[in-house]
Amino acid sequence: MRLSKRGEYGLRAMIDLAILEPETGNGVVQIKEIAEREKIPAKFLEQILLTLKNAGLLHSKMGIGGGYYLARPADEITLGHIIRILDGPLAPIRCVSQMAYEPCGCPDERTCGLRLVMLDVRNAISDILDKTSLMDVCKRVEDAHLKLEEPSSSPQHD
Amino acid sequence: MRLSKRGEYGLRAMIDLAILEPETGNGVVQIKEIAEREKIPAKFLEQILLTLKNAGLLHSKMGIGGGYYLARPADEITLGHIIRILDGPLAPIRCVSQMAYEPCGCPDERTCGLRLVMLDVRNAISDILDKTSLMDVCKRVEDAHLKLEEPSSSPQHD
DNA sequence: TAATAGTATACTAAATATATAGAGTTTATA
DNA sequence: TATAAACTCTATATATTTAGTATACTATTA
Repeated sequence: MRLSKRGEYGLRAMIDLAILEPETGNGVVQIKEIAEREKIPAKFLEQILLTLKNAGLLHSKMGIGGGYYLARPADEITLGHIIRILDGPLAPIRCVSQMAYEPCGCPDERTCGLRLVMLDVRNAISDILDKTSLMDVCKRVEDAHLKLEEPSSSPQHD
Repeated sequence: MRLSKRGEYGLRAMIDLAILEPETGNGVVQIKEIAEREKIPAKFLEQILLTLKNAGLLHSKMGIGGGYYLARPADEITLGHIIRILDGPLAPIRCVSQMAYEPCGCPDERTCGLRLVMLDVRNAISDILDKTSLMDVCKRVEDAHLKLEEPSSSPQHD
């Protein structure tokens, strides 16, 4: 049930881009910057961002002052979409995948116990990842920062 | 986010054992039988069942008339437990794993956006798999069979 | 004591994951 | 217009995991 490094790095980079977007003006950020900030091997990240670009989630600008930027508003890019591009289907087992269905060879799918449960799992995962956008993540990060600065919520004795 | 063949085969075999249990009297079933019924390579299944036995979920009987049987009542064995034994942690990323935590290297876990979302995913998966027992699966399979036999629920015009 | 059935390891081929390398292309700007 | 910055593209390399095979061994029972 694991996310690959490829998927993890891609998500981190996209979140990084989304968070920086309001600060940079045009939203353009270099691979090298992202790689350093997120501790990702730069050459590996190149491939990942290129894949994401070819899938239409990123645009890029070549040459001096160039870099990558989100192809769409942050609230229109979901984590589920990013993961599907980099790691394939969310479903734990192909016979419950919406985007990449394959029969699993059980005698009758309608009464296959494993399938019934895994369908629930797939839906639970999709309910989160397909409904969480980069914008949502930005908000949660911001909220988490605010919560840290406001010590009233976790009272300390002097 | 995928379940390995090892995990899938193990789950299918355990479900098979749980379903057969009431019919066989002592619940003892041979590897070969399970392998044929579930279309699993027998030698591979041997390894898997042995692992499950060493983890304490199965008992076995050697010699003629031998085989494997559940070490505990079917309602005390969860799918989450089986998967953890065969495939490792349920969590998509180590830094949100309960059983196999590892830091991911982000500057601050408390404000890491990826971690916040993946924690939700881990919990959603665990909420299903750690709360679904082999007995629950048996019931769902039975219900599904009943539903198929009762055509009233899906009316057909003659 | 022979057949049955699980035990235990070792091995291997293929796929996948995780990168690394290097030559090429585009762009800004000095 | 030359140069350096930055992305593009493809190939290659390495390590790990997956999925399975092989083989010799041990225990049980008819």
